[in-house]
Formats: sequence, C-alpha cells, structure tokens
Amino acid sequence: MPIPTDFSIPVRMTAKKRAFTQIQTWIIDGTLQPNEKLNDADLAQALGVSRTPIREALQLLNVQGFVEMFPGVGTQVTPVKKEDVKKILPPLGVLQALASELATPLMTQEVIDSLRDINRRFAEAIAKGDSISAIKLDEQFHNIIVENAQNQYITNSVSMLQAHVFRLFFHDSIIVTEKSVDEHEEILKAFEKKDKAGAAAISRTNWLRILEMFEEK
Amino acid sequence: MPIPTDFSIPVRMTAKKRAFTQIQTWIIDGTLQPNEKLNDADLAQALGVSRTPIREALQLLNVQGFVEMFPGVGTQVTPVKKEDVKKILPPLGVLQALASELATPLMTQEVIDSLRDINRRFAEAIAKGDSISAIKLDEQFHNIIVENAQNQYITNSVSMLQAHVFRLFFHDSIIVTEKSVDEHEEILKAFEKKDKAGAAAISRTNWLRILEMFEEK
DNA sequence: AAACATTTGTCCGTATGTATA
DNA sequence: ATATACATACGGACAAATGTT
Repeated sequence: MPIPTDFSIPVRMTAKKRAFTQIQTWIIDGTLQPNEKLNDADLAQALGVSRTPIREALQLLNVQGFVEMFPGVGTQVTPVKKEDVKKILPPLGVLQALASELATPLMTQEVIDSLRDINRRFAEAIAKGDSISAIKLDEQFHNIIVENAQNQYITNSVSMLQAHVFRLFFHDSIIVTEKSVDEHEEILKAFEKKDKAGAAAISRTNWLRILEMFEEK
Repeated sequence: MPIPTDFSIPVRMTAKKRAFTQIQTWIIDGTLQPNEKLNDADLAQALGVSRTPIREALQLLNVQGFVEMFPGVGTQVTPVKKEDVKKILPPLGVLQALASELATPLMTQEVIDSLRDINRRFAEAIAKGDSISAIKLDEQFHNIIVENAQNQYITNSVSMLQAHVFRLFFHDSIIVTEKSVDEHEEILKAFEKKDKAGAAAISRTNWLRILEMFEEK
C-alpha cells in the first residue's frame, strides 16, 4: 500500500486531528481506494506519529462509515457502491428540506445576498465545466442554509451524510447541472417571501433530482 | 447435525466497548449528571481498565454528542436543556417519516403483526403508568420500521438522535400518551394499504405531537 | 512572572486474538 | 492439529499543554 507523502500539515492541531483529517481526505478523493487495507503502523510512519492517534482517528472514521473495522483481523476503507447514492440522498434531502424550512424565518437579506453570490459562482463553475468547484460551491450553498437553521442535531447529521455524497461524486464523476442554479434561485426567492413550505419543497426536489439523473444513466 | 454458525455473534467484548456502553448508560440514566467532569483516570480505575479504552470510548461518545471534549483542558458530560427536545424531534420526525415511506412496500404481514403486538404492550404500559416501559416499547416500535426501510444511513442517523431523545425523556419525565397508540395503529393500517404518503405523514405527526405537548406545559 | 500541579496527548512495549501454512 | 506470522487491544510511562498559586 503506497502511502503518499505530499500532504500539507496544518499547524496547531493535535496528531489525532491531523491524522483524521488527512485520512478522511485520502478516502474521499480516492487516494485510498475502497477496500484498501489500512495498517495503522504504516499510516503512523507515513504521518510521522505513533499508532495511538492513528487508531483513534480510524475509530472516528469508522463511526462515520468511512472505514470498516474487523476486530483482530484488520481495518479497511469502506467499499462504496455507486448505488449508495440512492440510499444517501433521500435522508439528506429530507434533512436539507427541514433545514430550509427552519431557516426561512431566520434568513436576513445579507445572508440571502451572499447565497446568491455563491450561486452565481456556482453557475460559472458549471459553465466552465469545472465540476469539482461546482460541487464544492453547491455544498457551501447548502451548508449556509443548514447553519442558519441553527440546529446542531441537523448540522451533525447532514455533515456526515454530505461527506459520503462528496466521496461518491468524486468517485463516480456525478455532475451537477444548470438546473440546480435555477432551483437555488427559487429557494432564495422562497426565503425572501418567507415561504417555509416552498423553500422546503424545492430543497428536497433539488436533491432528489440528482437521484433521478443518476437512475437514467 | 450441522452446527449453526450464528451463535458466536457475541462479538469479543472489548474493554472499549464495555466502557462505552457503561458510560453511555450512566449519562442517559443521569448517574453522570450534565456538565459533570469526566476524568479518564478515575473512570479507568472505576471500570478496572487502563486509560486507553476509556479515552477511546469517550471519543466515540463525543461524536455522538454525549460528551464534550476540550483539548488539553478536560472532558464533560454534554449539558442538556429541556428545550433541546425541540431541536431533536423535528429531524427525527422527518427521518422516521422517510423510513415509514421507504418501508411501506417492504412490509410483510408478519412484521405488521409483530408491530401490532408491540403496540398492544405499549398501550398496556401506558395504562399501568409504566412510563419507562412505554418509552422503550415506543422506541422498539419505531426501530422496527426503520430497520425495514433497509437504509443504513437512515438507521445510523436515527439511532443517534433517538439516544438523545431517550436521555431527555429520562431526565424530564416526558410522558407518551394514549394518543400515540391510535397513531401507531393508523401507521399500521397505512402499511397494510401500501399507502406510502399516509404512513409518512402520520409518522411525522406522531413525533411532532410530542413536541406540541411539551410546549403546552 | 515563574514554577507547580493536574490533566490531557502521545509513544511504545506486550499480551491476546485471528488467520494461514 | 499445531505452529507460525501478523494485526489488534491494552497497559503504563513520558511529554506537552493548561490553569493556578
């Protein structure tokens, strides 16, 4: 298992946190392939730390579903099937819809304006065919809505699911289309009209449409 | 006679798992009070193990939101405010509704019958004023539905949220009422009619009603 | 301001369990 | 079946960071 050495080390972090972030990044971007065996001693050497923080990081990644641990046998990157997107998007959709609903009365014009700006850059990224940037901007757009719902339980659940979606997008080159741009704008208009139900409905549609696109392929 | 292979399921009871289960139980039932400081050395001695499995257990509990960790400073039981129930029930409600929707076409009459039996015992517990049993049966009822939705991402999110609900119910003696019994029966009838939308709607109502009850107090 | 006390974070050695020859 | 190799689980000691006197 060749472990890359070209990673940047953010300062002021514990070894555990560094290991967690780095390994998660490697799993999401495919550096560590699905089903790849994870040897804590090797990872420890690659990251220049001992096995303890690696073990702890792997356990957290296990809880989040990125690695599978078989006690006494081994640890490996969770295999990801393309079809998993069909299982992730429905719960993510209903949670995002709920977030939009709860965020509606709390939305200020400033936040809406900044969302509109992100959506503009999102449209540009799509026009340029820059899928990676587009996905990141899409994620950012929805994250801001979730934050404004001011509900930590929703934030936690969503962030976990979104990390998996991100990984799937990366692996299977799922593309977000121009249609999302219009839907985002519709969500913003619903916010401006304080239309809770509308914001929720469009949010859910926005996520489930990706699912439809996927099933057409 | 062939020897069954599903008897060795009792996964090796590791010290970490024991510590995790015990500490979580203590937090949920109030033995460990909100904001109480958790010293890993003390816990290690109390459970007769070293600090390592305690530390690992605390980190898992942290991910689930039961303890807060301040790096280099200390670890404490997450404070719970009664009002948190208002934040937990909405996401739990939409996820349970989604689970009901997805489970509808997969429901067999056998499962529905067993749910009806649980609901009967649920009604008995309420009639006897046995709130603890009632809550547990209510949880069991909904868990079976979630399992039958066959979506691991939903199962994970729900189980995390439900653990917190359980803790709140314990602390604040929130009571489930007879009305839930009828709603459960309505959900079962929707299953039998293969009415996805109906099952989802009633499921969500069932959870949000608890919220209304709470706000009336 | 500086040294102390306490607690957390990390390292590494060892024991235990698992799979394979 | 036994032995061997290997990976994990745990324990105990040291180092670093924080709050306090």
